[in-house]
Amino acid sequence: MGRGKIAIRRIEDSTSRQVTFSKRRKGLMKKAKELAILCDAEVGLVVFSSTAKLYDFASTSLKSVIERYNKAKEEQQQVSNLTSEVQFWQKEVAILRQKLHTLQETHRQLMGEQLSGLGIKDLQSLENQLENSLRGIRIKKEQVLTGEIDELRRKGTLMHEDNVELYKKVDLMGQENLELYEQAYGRRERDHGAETTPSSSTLFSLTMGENSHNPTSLQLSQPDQHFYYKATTHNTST
Amino acid sequence: MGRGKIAIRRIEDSTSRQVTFSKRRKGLMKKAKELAILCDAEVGLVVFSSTAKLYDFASTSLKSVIERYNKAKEEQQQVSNLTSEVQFWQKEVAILRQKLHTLQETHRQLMGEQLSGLGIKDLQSLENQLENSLRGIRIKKEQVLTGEIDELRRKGTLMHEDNVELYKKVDLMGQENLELYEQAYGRRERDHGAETTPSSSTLFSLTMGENSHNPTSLQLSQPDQHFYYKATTHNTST
DNA sequence: AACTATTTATAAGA
DNA sequence: TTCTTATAAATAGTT
Repeated sequence: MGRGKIAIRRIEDSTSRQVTFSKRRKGLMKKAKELAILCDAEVGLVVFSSTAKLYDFASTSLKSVIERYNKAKEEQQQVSNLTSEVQFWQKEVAILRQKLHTLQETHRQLMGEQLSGLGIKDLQSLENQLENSLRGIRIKKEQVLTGEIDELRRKGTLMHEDNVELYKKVDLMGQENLELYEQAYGRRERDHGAETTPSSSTLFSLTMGENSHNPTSLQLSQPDQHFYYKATTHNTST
Repeated sequence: MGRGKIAIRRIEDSTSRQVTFSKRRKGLMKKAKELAILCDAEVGLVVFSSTAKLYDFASTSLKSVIERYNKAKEEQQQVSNLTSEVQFWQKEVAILRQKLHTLQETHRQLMGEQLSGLGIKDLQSLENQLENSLRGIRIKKEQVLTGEIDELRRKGTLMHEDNVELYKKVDLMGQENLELYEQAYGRRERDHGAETTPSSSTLFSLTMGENSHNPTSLQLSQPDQHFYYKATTHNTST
């Protein structure tokens, strides 16, 4: 706006630049002031000349404008932080929902449902998968049973040893009682002391059966061996 | 600049105000940017709308502009502080110079110089002043002399007492010596011991003279009284 | 700094 | 908000 049009780029001529700076700076300040008044706005303007001289304008005070600016920027930062946090959790939720959906579909197919839309290849793959699973499950089952049987055998051995000990004690006490009895009543009534023989203890006999057709399972039955043990509850369910 | 001219005062119509705000804000930002580019200046612009919305522009960054502004303001403050300090000391110097000048003039007049330009009244006043001064000085002089004489008198009395004591001691010793002498050599040589009488001590006799014509001074001379004291230097000049 | 031809900004209207 | 356009205002180049 003037005698000629000028391109908006640094004015090379130093004098011309200084003159233009002075004119335009004045105009800018005027317009800033007008904006503040006309539109009831708070305006702050700071200009450093190329010679580092400071010019400023503020509708209120620059201190106030700068403080307000900083406060507003802080709030903007907070909002932006919260916004990006919200975005983060939204993404997280989307990912989890996708995973859940996929998993639910797979699960239904493994349960033999929702098989429509699957090709022969998919069905073959599913079948193989299920067979593999079954195999794995059976192996695991054998392992668990073997473990339980071993545990039972261990306990049985311990109880058998216990019972043998008890027998010995009972016999010994019988002997002692007999001697006391004989001292007290004479030799005639000796047979009465035999009532403390095994028959008076509550004993069970257990024979392990053959119920495994798994080639990896041990041969469990040992028909020539008997276990005696006290009556206790043994929970075999797992 | 538009279809009609508007007065620079708050636009009452809210819609119109918002439209104008939008247009002028845009224009202001544009001009700020142009100033920065054309004139190689650093420009910062902050605008809060009446609805507290923030708009800003900076040729570099507002952070940088604000920091530079604060730094520049600090320096301005320092300069202003130093300027007012300089002004303070300049005033102080001016006051002192004035006082010095006045005092020098008065001093010269008291010395009887530079009397041209003084009227009869001034001269009379000067004369009275000098006479008063003279009177004051004489009074002070008398006081000083009186003080010195009192001091001398006090010392003299003390020395006199000392001397009396010494006499007594000397007499006593003389007596003792005489007795010892008599014991040693017999009564014949008694007169020889009299050599330890006052005449062998170095004594001075002082008579205070009458040299004061001042009616306030005490009568110092006491012709019937003599002081004996040891020879010491006494400086009577003041 | 003042002038003025010209460009630019914008007020009002659509 | 945006576009248009008549007009006010700003200003580039000149004196």
